[in-house]
Amino acid sequence: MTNGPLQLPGPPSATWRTDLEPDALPPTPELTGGQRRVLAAAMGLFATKGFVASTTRDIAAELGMQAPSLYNHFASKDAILERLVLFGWAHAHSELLSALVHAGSSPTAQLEALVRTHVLMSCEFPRLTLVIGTETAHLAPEPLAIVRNHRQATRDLLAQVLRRGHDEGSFHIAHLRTTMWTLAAMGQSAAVQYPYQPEIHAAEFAEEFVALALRVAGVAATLSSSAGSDAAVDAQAG
Amino acid sequence: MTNGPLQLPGPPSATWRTDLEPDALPPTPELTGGQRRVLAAAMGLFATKGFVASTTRDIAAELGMQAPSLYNHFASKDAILERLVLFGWAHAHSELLSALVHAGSSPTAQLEALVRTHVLMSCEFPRLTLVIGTETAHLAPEPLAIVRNHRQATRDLLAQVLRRGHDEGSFHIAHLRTTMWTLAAMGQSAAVQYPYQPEIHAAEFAEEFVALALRVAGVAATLSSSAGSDAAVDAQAG
DNA sequence: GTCTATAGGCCGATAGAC
DNA sequence: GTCTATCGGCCTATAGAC
Repeated sequence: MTNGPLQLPGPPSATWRTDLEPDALPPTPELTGGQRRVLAAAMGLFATKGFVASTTRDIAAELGMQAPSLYNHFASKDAILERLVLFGWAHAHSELLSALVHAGSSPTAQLEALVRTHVLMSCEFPRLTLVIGTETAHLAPEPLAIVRNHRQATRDLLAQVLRRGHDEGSFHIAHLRTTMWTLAAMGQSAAVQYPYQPEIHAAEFAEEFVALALRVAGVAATLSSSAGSDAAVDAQAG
Repeated sequence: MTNGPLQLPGPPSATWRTDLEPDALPPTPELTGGQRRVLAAAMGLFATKGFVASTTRDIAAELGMQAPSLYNHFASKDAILERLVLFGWAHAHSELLSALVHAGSSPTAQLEALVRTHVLMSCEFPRLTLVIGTETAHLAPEPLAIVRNHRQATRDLLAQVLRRGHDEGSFHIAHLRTTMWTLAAMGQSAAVQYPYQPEIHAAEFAEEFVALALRVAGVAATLSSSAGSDAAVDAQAG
């Protein structure tokens, strides 16, 4: 009843994986090219230094511009953050909703789809995920209210799936609160860690988290199925 | 095979629980009273507005002082953050180490002790947990290196426990990386959420996370044991 | 150990030429 | 749409009285 070997984790690598564009941004049809470039540069800075510590001169320098030129594209530094966060949330919300719609009616398939999509988004746009997760507090009251609605709506998606799976008997959830927080935290972890894990594909990553999510939700088949895959058990961590 | 009812989550409450001191700080024998008060005030501001957005005037105002008076207690604003973060990490590291030592030799008991202690710390000192988790990037290179050592040492504690439990056969871990991140993220979630959950005790909270941690680690008995407690299944979430 | 006064610098944003 | 020049304001930190 013993398992295979399990390597010890080391610290995360210090550099970005070579196949990942740091300033990648989802498609933004309604923006001008200049606005897009400003948003991408701001996203990178906001994610690494934070909104307050990133100056307009920093953002402009990233684009080979002078700071006042930014004001041809956005009315203020606050407006840049606002556009970025609102766009990011709208994108995330619509992706999750779409994943849910295409997942069929089984709560297990729906939970898998939500977690998989969340992790894949976090891997593809890690800096956007970080910004919308950590810089929201610096928004003005009006955009903040919109973000709160998105957040609540996203929570409701997950809660409905968990509730249905629990009522149906395919999930075994003792406490909805902690279960939801744990599932949500997985996506944030992916955004923080994925860029510094050079040797893994986003899709593999997503499946690892999906498997853990099923355990968290108390899906009965979970334990035996992953205990059987002891050959793939070696892993590095950071 | 269906389960009991599960309430839908609402948004978190906007105010702090009445039994929790927002500026609580673990015992600090080596600090003067003035330094302690400055650190407590700074901790609250750093946790809510962030280090960069918190001015020396803000900190002083919290204590009924003028900003220059702070410099009688600390050499600079940076020094305040440094002391706070280094102290917080030293405390967390020693608490986790102590919990591990007192947990006996069973990997399951050790994992339970680590998660329980982590969550309890996050509930008792949520703002300190937040600051050491989110403001570390603003440290100077020298203290940053110390924090990285603490972080690595703490990761190693968890990794050793998971590795032993896996080798022994009591855990079933497919991928160490994602397993560790998920476990670590639970403590952060507790720090963010606990202050706004007025109707639950930290100890209950900790046991909920401990149960989820056992599922994440693939402890065999987990599923059936929590599936049996369907009477306590209703929960609100935020 | 707290205050007032202030230095010196960087910030967001505007004006206006090209 | 980008630039240079610049304003007014707030920031960290120091000087020095009490």
